Amino acid sequence: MSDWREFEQNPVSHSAAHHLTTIQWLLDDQGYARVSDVARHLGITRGSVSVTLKGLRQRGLVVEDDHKHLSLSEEGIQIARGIRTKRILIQALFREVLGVPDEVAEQDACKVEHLISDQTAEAAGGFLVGLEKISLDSQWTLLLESLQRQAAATPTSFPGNETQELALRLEKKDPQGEDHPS
Amino acid sequence: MSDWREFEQNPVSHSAAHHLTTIQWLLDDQGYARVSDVARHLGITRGSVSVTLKGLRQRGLVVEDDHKHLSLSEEGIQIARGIRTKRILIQALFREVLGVPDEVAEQDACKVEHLISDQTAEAAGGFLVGLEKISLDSQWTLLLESLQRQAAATPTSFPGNETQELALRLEKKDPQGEDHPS
DNA sequence: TCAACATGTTTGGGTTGCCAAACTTGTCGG
DNA sequence: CCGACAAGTTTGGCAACCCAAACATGTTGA
Repeated sequence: MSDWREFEQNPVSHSAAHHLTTIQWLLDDQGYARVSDVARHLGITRGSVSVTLKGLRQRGLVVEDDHKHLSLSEEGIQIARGIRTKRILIQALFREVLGVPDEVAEQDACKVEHLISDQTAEAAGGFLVGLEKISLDSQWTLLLESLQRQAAATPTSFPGNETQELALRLEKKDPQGEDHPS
Repeated sequence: MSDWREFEQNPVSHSAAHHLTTIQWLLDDQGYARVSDVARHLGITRGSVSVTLKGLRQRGLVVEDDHKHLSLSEEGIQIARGIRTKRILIQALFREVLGVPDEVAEQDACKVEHLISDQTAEAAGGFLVGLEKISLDSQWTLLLESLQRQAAATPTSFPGNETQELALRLEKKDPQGEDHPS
């Protein structure tokens, strides 16, 4: 199996990801971002933010002007935008395709946004773009809705029977040739 | 919105999740599991595994017999199975629906398996079950393949143009407009 | 001018989780 | 019986992160 700790060697940690996206969001929202704003927004203390941002400043992702106002470097912007885009796409995938309630989709997307590979995120984007294009055709919409109903039929516990059986089938080593369009 | 650190308050950490699923896998594979086996499988030292498993034993998730052979308690089995099932479902979702290459799908699934909510995992299962049922309908299969082609059309970088534009549209479509990204 | 308050930083503590290295056990061939 | 080796544990270090609390600064109203 691939290194399960790839997790840790991420370019930016879960914590750092949220610091960056928060700064970006604050800039968009109120035009400036200070340590206190970030702390309030993340629900952690100013001290923690101060320390974390010192690191991100040293790594060249965050910039501070002479008035203690924070902003992102070019690289910081890239990273923040990437993470933000991933969150939006994953959330939309869970919501639009799987039919998961928006709050749940958002929570899950938020937890995994910085872990998903570019490739998978891009695929999600492509899929959603394609879905958008054909969603004018009500026939496909009906099919998708049918699938979503199936997906949303919540059993009392996870994993439900059908889901567990499916997982078992999937687990068995290459049972039947599945379609790999790539 | 929900605490972004929900991450941390997971019933089982990323590390613990892998210890549990590794023990389960070793039991299935070779009939027994010892500290050394787990360490080898995870690529970490025996010392680390020893310490971690002491905690999991105290939490009642792992049991050790009189011959230093490890197994899972009822609760441990539940947790391990849940995580394993989630990994399989997420991997299948990425591979079968989004058309992501299997290795990438596996890596991503591995990184997020313990973070995804039961509800989303169940929805993924339901969706895949439904997909299996109607995949005999060649029309739908063609459509799915079309969507996968769209999804797999990898641009040189993430996010690609169309993907970025979609993300922007999705972001603005937010009905509340006051969505805090924290 | 200055007390009060908000903001930012520093410091000492705590947790998780990894490693290296020393130490303890248990088993096995000679 | 014993040396050797594998397996397991313990211990001290390190790196992220978090908090609380003390401290430093800066702005502001009376």
